[in-house]
Formats: sequence, C-alpha cells, structure tokens
Amino acid sequence: MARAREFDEALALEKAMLLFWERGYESASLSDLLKATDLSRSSFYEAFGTKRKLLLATLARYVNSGMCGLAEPLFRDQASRTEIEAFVGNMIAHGVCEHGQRGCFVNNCMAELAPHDEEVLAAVRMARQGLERRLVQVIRRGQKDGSIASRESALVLARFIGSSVSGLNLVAKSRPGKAVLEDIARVTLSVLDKNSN
Amino acid sequence: MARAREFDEALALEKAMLLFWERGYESASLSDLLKATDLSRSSFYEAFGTKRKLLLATLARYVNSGMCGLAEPLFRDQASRTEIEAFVGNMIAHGVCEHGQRGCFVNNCMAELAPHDEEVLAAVRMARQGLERRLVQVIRRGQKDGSIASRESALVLARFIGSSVSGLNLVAKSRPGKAVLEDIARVTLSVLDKNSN
DNA sequence: CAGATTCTGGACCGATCAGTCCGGAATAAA
DNA sequence: TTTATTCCGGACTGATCGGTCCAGAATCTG
Repeated sequence: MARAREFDEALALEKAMLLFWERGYESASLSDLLKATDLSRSSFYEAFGTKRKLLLATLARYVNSGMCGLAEPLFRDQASRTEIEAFVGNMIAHGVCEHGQRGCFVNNCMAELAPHDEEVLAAVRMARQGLERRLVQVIRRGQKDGSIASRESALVLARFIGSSVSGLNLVAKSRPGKAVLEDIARVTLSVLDKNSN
Repeated sequence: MARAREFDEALALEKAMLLFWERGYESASLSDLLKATDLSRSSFYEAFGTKRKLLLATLARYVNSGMCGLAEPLFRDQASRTEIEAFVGNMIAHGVCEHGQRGCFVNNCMAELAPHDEEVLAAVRMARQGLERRLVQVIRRGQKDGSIASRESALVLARFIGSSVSGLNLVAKSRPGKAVLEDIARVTLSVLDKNSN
C-alpha cells in the first residue's frame, strides 16, 4: 500500500547526536543537522518533530546506551574497583582521542542548557542519578571485597567519583595532555584506597 | 572640544560579562546585550567592536578579577590549606546562591567554545594555568607547614584540585543541594590530609 | 496496470541574527 | 555663537534561523 521508509531513523538519530555532542545545541543549525543526517527537510521534521525534541531524543539515546559504552565497565556483573578504574580509563582515552574535545554529552547539555531549560535539566538529573546509583552499587561491592575503603559511605564516594569524572571530562576540553589527566585520575582514585599515606 | 562619554564602559563590560556568564555566548543575542548594558547599538560597537571581541574582553576581566573574587582566598599572603578550603567554600556558596546555575565563567566558555575557537581555548588555558600556578604555591606552603600531605607533588595536587573544583561547579548546575556539594568538597579536600584513614 | 500512500526537494514563511551607517541632538572648548 | 566632536535612535543590510507546506516522484498493494 505505502511506500517504505528509505532512511534509517536510528542511524540518523545517532548522527544527530554526534553533531549535538560535538557542536552543542545552539550552534548546530538545522542545515547542519540535515547535512549530518542526510535527511530531507521534510523527512527530518516528519521523523523528529522539532530540533529541541530531537535533542531530547539524542540525550535519551546517549544515556541508555551507557554514555555510548564509556560506562560499560560499571554495568558488568560483579563490577568492583577494577571496573571503576576501567571507567575512568575510558574517560581519559576518550578525552585524548581525536574527538576528545567533545567531552561528555550529558555534561555538555548540563552546561549549555540545564540552567534555562527545565526539561533538559530533568533529563540530565535522571542521567546523573542513574550513574550515581550504579556507582553506589559498585562501590558497595568494592567495600565488601576490600578493594575500597569504608571510611566514607558508598553514596558519598559515588557522588565524589561522579563529580570528579565530570571535572575530568571538562578539563579534557582544554587538551592538557594525557599525563595531566592521568595524574588527576590517579589522585581521584586514591580516595578509594584503604591506606593513602 | 568634544562631548564627554556618557556611559561607564567598565560597568557595561561587567553587565555584559554577567549576561554571557548566565546565558552563554550563542544564546546571548545582541539585543540582549544592548538591553543589559543599556547602550545604544552605535555606542556598543564603538566601545567593544564585535560580540566576539566583547566576549574575550569579559573573559579577561573575569580572569584578572580572580574569578570575581571567588578565588580571592588563594591570593592572600601566606595562603595555605585554610585558604584552599575557603576557596572551595566560595564555590559551594556560589553554587547554591540565586545565580548558582551560572557556574564558573571560564568553565562555561571552555565547555561551549573552546573546542571550536582557538582564541577562546588559549584564553581558557591561560586562566587555568594561572589558577594552577597559584595553587601550586599555596599547596607547597601547606606541605611545608604540615597542613597538606606530601605524598603527591604540589603540581599534581594542584591539578587535582583544579579539576575537582571544575567538576563541582559543573555538578552545581544540576542543583543537587548544598549537602551534596559539601560531601563532594569534603572528600576532595581529604586528599590533602596526611592521614585519611 | 490503477490507486493509495509516503517520500523528498525546494520554495516559502516571519523572525531574528550580527553588524553598518547616517543624521540630528547633545555637549564641549574657543 | 561658532565649531568640533561624540553620542545615540533607528533604519537598513544580507544572511541565517527554525519551521511549514506543497507538488511531484517513488514505491508499494491489489
């Protein structure tokens, strides 16, 4: 009866996400988005509604893909301290790769839009909370198996790690070099040590 | 001979900075800037050139005002651990105040513009470097007077503190509440402790 | 094939963007 | 007052913004 859709909506969503991620929301224009997704104007609006709705959609995609895999170690079974270190390692690797200046998409949205957009703020909060909850589980496991100190509660440590990783991602945008990021990560992780002196 | 300038350029610069700080660069339109500075279009261009030049000028102003006073404790004579704590305390206070969603102007510029604007990147790097250098001095003093552990070099600790404060400022944009920020700050500062277990 | 449906390129919309320019009002010194 | 200088409101530019709409091409079922 009807003509079949000829473009891959999921793929277009990902392409759009990459553009928002790289350029931010405001400075990614509609023409940029059309070029990146290779969609016609009509198909674009048919598929995604408005630019703003598309942003929310890409944000959701990013979050429930585990930050595009960067947070994958944390979601392994039996994840403990080793996986936290792998997670932080992923952040460093991403921070020095060819697209390192992108940082973390959630953080970018938080910085650019959260202060003036309630909906984005809510989405970003959910994302942060999701990561924090998982970090609490992993840290708790680490505290049980002895790889992580118990002098601070798992919740407090999770918040600290979450904040530190955000800082790391942000600092990476000034391209300070891998060694600097590794120094920061090392000190950050030392907080988890049982004996740090 | 000539008519005297009737507006306060320094004041206008500050007003413009506040607008950029709150709204970011892209979404602060020229009309917004004119309204905020209370300048006519002509006077604006006469005084500041382009919007972009104005941004650089406000960024410079912010930096060499010591982040609008937030970093003031660090620049006191004999500054040591206490002043680092005061600095972090200022960040928290700023993060929960009525304009808390502004975060740090340098960080905002870094997040929004540094990846695609070489000049902003350079300015941001200079700013970060300035803070880092001062932190090194202060930490070194702390290590001498015994208030800060020496297991890590002053430079590494300075980078860690700098990154952590950036993270704190960023996290504050999601308005997590003062208690959360204080938890994060406490753990961050515990890295400076001689015995943290 | 016919008919139904959907795709797509591009014209078009009003609004806004950053930036330029001019002419008259205001203000000064001489 | 004359003259020089600056200030400023507002008209104006070309470009671009996000978003709508339509006509025709393409693709399907029957």
